[in-house]
Amino acid sequence: MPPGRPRAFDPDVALDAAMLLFWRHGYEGTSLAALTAAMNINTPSLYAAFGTKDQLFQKVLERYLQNPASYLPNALKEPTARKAVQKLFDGAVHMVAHARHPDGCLLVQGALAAGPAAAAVRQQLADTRRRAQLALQRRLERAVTERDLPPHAHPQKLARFLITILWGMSVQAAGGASRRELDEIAAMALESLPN
Amino acid sequence: MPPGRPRAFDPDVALDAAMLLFWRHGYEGTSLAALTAAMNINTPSLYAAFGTKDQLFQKVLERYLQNPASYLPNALKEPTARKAVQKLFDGAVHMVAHARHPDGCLLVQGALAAGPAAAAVRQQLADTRRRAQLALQRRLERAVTERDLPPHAHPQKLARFLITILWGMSVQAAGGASRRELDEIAAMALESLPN
DNA sequence: CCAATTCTGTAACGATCCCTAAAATATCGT
DNA sequence: ACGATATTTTAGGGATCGTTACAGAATTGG
Repeated sequence: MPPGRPRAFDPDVALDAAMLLFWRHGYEGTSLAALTAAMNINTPSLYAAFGTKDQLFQKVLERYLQNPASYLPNALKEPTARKAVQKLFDGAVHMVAHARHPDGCLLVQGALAAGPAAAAVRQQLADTRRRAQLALQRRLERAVTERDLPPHAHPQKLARFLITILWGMSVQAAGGASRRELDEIAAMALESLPN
Repeated sequence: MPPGRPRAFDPDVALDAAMLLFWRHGYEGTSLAALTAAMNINTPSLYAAFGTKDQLFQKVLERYLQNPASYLPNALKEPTARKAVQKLFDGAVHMVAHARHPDGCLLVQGALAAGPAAAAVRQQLADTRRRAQLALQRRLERAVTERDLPPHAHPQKLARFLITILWGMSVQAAGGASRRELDEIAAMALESLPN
């Protein structure tokens, strides 16, 4: 154990509490007072451990991608494009339906539109969304070269379309869509895959 | 002309300026200081003419639905379901592509996730989104009774799916999607209509 | 010209925003 | 036990938040 007074909190537990707040109320809608209350730490402890609000959000985002949003890279490992997309949407619905999770996706709810103070966070989320789309595109391109998808399939347009539906489902979830409704949307999205 | 000192500004012009700000930066991301600066009026004038920030947003929302978002009810007046949906997505893309308009749809960008202070606005936008979806659903139901859509078509699921794509396009626009990309998404959405 | 009315401009209110300085506390190695 | 180190607690700073009081300015009808 390093010298000095030991931490009275688990950084990962505190980070999870912060993630839930940012996820539910967005970056701008989450105050530091609300964060410290949910994380059960005082403001200086937060700053010592995680830095400013921006930097805390960055750490939350990294954790989000690794922990609840890992369904995306995992789904792309499926052997066929159809199974990959199926698992992708199943994973998304499963994540949102998780009782303890807020509605929607942090990449969308975090900061879709924001004021000047949150412009950096907003841009970072947009970049992350684009990376997700690109990952799906690469997987579909691979499927074409593997004769898994027909040669006339258009991976870029297809990935863009499917990811658009995914973000749209996040908006629907924010509006209170039920799991059954999200499942039916996902099923219809699957039908846009060429045979 | 009523007695008293006349207004030095046009309420509709001021409302348009407020709409652009709310649209671009969201409800929480738009401060009253930014509003008064863009509207070229002082704070007491704003409160006298439009009430509190919530009430101003409500008036902006009404104006948004009448002025740039009227493409939705207009599209539903088309004689066939296919033409209606086509005009719906064309109108959406056209609105977003308008140079002076922010990216996306105010119903999505306005307050998708928000803090406690903006909970009412958030709920109001969710309700408005749901009404839009219901309007499309009613139009598709009419198309089924008119033998315009096949009897096995499912208006509720179909409307939900198409509107999900529409909200997803708003997220894509917020991420910097080009008009061409949005057009291609719209074209793929049209293919989900049954023959 | 005057009273009544309504808007405008200046100023400021309390609350909350994000962030930090300083002192007290708890562990380390010696 | 003691200095060194790192965290906690308490307290508050400067800025901005949404909102409003108040006095001056511009119009009305008489």
